[in-house]
Amino acid sequence: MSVGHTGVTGEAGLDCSEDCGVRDVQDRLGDKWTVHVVVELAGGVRRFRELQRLVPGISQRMLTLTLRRLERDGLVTRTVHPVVPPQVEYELTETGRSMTGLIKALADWSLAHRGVIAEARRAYDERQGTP
Amino acid sequence: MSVGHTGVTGEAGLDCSEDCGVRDVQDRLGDKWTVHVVVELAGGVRRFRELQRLVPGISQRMLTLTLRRLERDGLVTRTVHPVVPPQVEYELTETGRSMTGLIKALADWSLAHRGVIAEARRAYDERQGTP
DNA sequence: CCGTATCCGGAGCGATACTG
DNA sequence: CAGTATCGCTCCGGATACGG
Repeated sequence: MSVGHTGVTGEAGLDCSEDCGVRDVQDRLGDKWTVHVVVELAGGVRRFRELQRLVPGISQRMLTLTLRRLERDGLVTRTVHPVVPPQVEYELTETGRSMTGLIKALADWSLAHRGVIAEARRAYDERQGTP
Repeated sequence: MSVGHTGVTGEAGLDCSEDCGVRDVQDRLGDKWTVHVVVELAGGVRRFRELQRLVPGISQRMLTLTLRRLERDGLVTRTVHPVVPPQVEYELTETGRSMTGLIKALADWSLAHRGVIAEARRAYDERQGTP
């Protein structure tokens, strides 16, 4: 592993039967904060503190981890300006911007079907729910 | 919770600031087996054992959990034929079939960018890797 | 301001054994 | 065949404290 417990690298044990690469994207899309952060970055260049305000509930630790993983995958650039107090800017790369299209598709589908899903879920829980 | 440790219900503590519903879809897309199972079900009606053969590496337990969650969200129907030996058939619902479009988008984007991502990752790891 | 180090609870998942 | 019940490990993510 890299350093301490700030595991950015990941090192999953894949078997890669033709879905290799898909897994990585699923991991980004599936985790708790990435989508929110990318959506905010889609609005333009953002600083660390700014992002923390824009994404309600995220801790410093998780914002750092989320940004590092995005940076590692080449979806975000991190620019450090050597001033005091420190100033760091984050921006989507070309690849990162293209991912917002995917996120849009995800959001659109979710909104379009959330009613059906919620209802199905309610019905299921009623059937199974402690009779 | 529902029964034993076969947690299907979930009961997450959300705050639901306009992304309500997206989270649910992220959870399905993000977990380890759902996408594989849905892809197989896209080919038509499948039985339990059949799915387990088609999705290499999945355990009985995880296949059950994955199917139950899909069923709960109204993405899959479960049909039990009262015969011996037992015969249970799974099939995508209309909503489930529409989700294959989303999965396709996910797969397409992943394949289109996996090269760039892999390279970015390699470069990042080389820079940061235990100097 | 922008992080990193540490501790810790809980979810996700795998392995295994047992039923109708 | 098609599940359910248990156990145990691993990793994610939250809380907190400290550093450049």
